[in-house]
Amino acid sequence: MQMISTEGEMQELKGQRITSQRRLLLDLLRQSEGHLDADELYRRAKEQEPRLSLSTVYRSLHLFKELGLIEERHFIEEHHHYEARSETEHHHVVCRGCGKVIEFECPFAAKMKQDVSRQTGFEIFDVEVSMKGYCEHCRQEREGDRSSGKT
Amino acid sequence: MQMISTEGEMQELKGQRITSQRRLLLDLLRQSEGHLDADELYRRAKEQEPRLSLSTVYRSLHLFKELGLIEERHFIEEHHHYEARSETEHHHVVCRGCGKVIEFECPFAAKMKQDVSRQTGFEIFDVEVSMKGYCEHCRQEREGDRSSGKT
DNA sequence: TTTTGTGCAAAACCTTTGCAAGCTA
DNA sequence: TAGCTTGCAAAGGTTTTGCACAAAA
Repeated sequence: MQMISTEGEMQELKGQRITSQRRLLLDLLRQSEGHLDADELYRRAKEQEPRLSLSTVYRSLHLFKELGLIEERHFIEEHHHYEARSETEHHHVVCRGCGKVIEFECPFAAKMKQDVSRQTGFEIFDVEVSMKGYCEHCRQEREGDRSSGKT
Repeated sequence: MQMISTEGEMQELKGQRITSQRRLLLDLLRQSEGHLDADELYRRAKEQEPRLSLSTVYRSLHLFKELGLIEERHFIEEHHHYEARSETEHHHVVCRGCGKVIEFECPFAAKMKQDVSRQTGFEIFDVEVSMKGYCEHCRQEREGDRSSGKT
């Protein structure tokens, strides 16, 4: 096991302090090829830094997400979301600003399904495309903020 | 506001009992066009059936999911999952049997992004395609089960 | 030295479960 | 009626917070 974050890479924490805990956590996230949950990350990190606390893991995850270093693999923020299943496949764009969700049709779905099935040997029964962005309204608001000097 | 579930539609609860609570919850889920979380569903249902309990909501959601009437909008079951963001977009197939995740490239991503952006007016910064299915291994196992009489 | 980050313990959430009572078939 | 469902209250998990101490700049 090796440290892989160089100082250069940690530049990304710009402004924030680089601590041994943060470096460790980010390394583990990067080595893991994804799909760690907070607790699993905590357990792995503890092997190397036994005094580490769970709160630090959560706080670091929030920070990394804020900085765009990691992504939360979720449809919408927090909690589970449910919806009635409809016959036609439907896909979503979620606005990062206001949470608004718009559905769209995806003409490529069938083709993608076929391709992936062929490539991976999976028998696929569900395809879902989700996108994130800013809706027209929030986009304007952000542009307004930018030109008036806010972040 | 109207009841929309006819007895016919409730056939889908086959075997299970049709109670006023279940009917109400399913109606709300269907009317809502999705994206309700348990708590929001609970609040809406309570307006019409004030004695309803949260546990019933959770129990019903499990049941509906079991029966395939709704879908949980989540990448993988339970909890949040995080992964280091890499430069190249990557998409996933998840095996419903064993949880295995395989990533794949999606040549359509850019095109879809463009299309949706045009259709919705969103400024899109992330596209994600996720599929569900059974991997080769689990598929064989399931076929074995089927021919030997299991469900 | 100043400011930000950490660990710990407690609080706040969200989800599940046990049990007696109520309702469906 | 018999058995499945419900509501309530309590338990189980996960995530967040307050505070005093430690570490980074």
